[in-house]
Amino acid sequence: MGTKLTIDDIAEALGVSKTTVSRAISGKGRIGRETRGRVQEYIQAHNYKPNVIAKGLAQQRTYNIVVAWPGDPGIVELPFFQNCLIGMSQAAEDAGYDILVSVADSKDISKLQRIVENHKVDGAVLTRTLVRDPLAAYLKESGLPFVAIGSTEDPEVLQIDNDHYAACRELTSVLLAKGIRKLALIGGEDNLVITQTRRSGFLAAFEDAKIQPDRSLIFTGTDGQAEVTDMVDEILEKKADGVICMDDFFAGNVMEVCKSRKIRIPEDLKLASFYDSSVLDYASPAVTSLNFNDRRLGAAAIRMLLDKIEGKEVKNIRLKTYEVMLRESTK
Amino acid sequence: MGTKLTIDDIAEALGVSKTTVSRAISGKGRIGRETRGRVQEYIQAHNYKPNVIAKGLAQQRTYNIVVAWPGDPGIVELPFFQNCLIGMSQAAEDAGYDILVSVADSKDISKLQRIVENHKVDGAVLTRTLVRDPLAAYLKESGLPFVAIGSTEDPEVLQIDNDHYAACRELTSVLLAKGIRKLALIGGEDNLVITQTRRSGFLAAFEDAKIQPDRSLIFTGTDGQAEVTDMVDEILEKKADGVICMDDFFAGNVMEVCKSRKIRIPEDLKLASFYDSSVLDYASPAVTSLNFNDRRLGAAAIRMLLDKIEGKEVKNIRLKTYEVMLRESTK
DNA sequence: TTGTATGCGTTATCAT
DNA sequence: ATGATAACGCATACAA
Repeated sequence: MGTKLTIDDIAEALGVSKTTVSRAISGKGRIGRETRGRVQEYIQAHNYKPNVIAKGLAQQRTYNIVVAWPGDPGIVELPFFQNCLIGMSQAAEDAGYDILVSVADSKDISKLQRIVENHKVDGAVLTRTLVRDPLAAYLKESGLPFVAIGSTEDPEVLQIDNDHYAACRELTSVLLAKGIRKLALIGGEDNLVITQTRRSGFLAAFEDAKIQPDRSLIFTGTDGQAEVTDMVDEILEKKADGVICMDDFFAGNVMEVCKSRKIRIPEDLKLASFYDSSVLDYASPAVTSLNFNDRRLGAAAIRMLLDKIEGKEVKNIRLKTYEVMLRESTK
Repeated sequence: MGTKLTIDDIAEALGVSKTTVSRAISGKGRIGRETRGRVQEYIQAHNYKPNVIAKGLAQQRTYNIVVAWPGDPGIVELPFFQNCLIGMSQAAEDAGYDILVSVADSKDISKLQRIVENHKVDGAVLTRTLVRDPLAAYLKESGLPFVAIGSTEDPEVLQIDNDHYAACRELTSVLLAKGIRKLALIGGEDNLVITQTRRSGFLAAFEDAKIQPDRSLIFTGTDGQAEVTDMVDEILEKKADGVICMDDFFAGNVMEVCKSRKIRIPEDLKLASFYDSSVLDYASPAVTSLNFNDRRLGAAAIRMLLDKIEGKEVKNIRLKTYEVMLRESTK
């Protein structure tokens, strides 16, 4: 039962030294073919599992990765993080690592700090990055290897992300090509890098199409239903023919407001979202949006981090795996 | 910087033995008031943090808890798990523990097994329990302390859960009191304990009201949109005046079917869900449902587990914190 | 190829 | 009240 089998027990049972057993397991150092076989056989038969804690103590490693999770209500429910976690978990598992989560407000360093200072992890993944990220700054100073999901301005920070710039540019282009020219943009917090990236992609599409965007129709820095109501009213007043939202929550808000204002989608106003989630699964009409592969993103982030930990040279990654999902709301 | 400060360094700097330093920190064993003060002061000034790994090796502990997460697509997106995690994380943090996640299919033991056998955790939390749960069976055999969120039949397994029985009974009672008497029930997988619990609560309400339920209107063991379509047709054919769904996904499905069948909610058919999530946030009409406090549940589960780990006597918990959210769909 | 001795950072067991 | 020393389970430099 309680597999308390240690490397010493095996050594004694086989009449060899613990060093030999250790070598047979790790494969490091020269060791006799036959001896090695005996050890392998024994650990197989007795289901020996090395104590990772002890192993870690000896080589100053934990075989744990911490994932910093945003605890903000609202954001929390986006399936992105959950899907991302599945990918991360799988990738970590494949390498013999485990995932430790730290959920906290993005501006609160303390939780992550405790974990790092207690030597509980070999690296970290940030799942959401602010423009000037406190967590990133702390990790950088601490010297712990880490990667950020979502772009940061700091070139020294390892980054991985979906190519939101290209994706948003494409979605916008598609809408412009459909003849929707007075397009409004409703976005998230200004201090999120992704907000700026999306806006850039949005504007780039206008440039591609040689159309002058109406910058007074770009609303960022918002955060809440009340403001959205005002925005929609302003948008309607300015006779816009379409709205792109930075995420599904905003899209949902817009739909509610339109409903109360008797504005029909897509007849009176087209609607699209930069992120596809289940939040709008049952919304009517179905909303045109961008679809990313979050699991893949999570897995890639972990592999990248592990490479970094092993001292390999790693470069930033920008995943191209996205697709524009055209639905009823822009017909 | 690289806080490589060890207990030895402190001992040397203060001219005492490491034993003394260890005592001053842990508070265990007798130690002079003055000596203790000096040590405390020193570790404060130099920001000393004990190496939890080494500490763990010495006392056969990891200060880690593993949370088994269901990896099934679909379930994944329910905000329950994410909210639950926030509560768990907080409770663990308060006790100096960290949360390690293992995401896998509920029937796949291997992931969890690796973590347990490698001695990486002191305990486990199961976030979803099957009727005959393989994970629970494995953990039980392994001897590792664990608690299950969601009831199990096995009385030897520590359990904590919202009182779904009472909650579903109440929701059903409310609807019956509103005069909705031909109530249908559409439910989840038969091998989930919660499915059975909810059905029991549903039936209990009928008994309370001394009304005979039409058992042919109870549909469990379903899993998918196609079947739901058939069910709704059958329900309509039998002239039911209301439907209760076991979760928001089913409720969403029902709404879609009704829409295509030109059935109006709530005029032609009332609708309610046993679980309130953001999945239906933008659904119209708003759906009447039960609202639980998931964070609180997560936190309580962790505290319960830690008590168990520390050898305290712990008993099963059934949280009463729920409320019936009456909305438009049952007006 | 194999074994010995030592270290990793902490707690626990004895003495003193 | 304090200190020397031995665990904890594994890795590794150095010897043999």
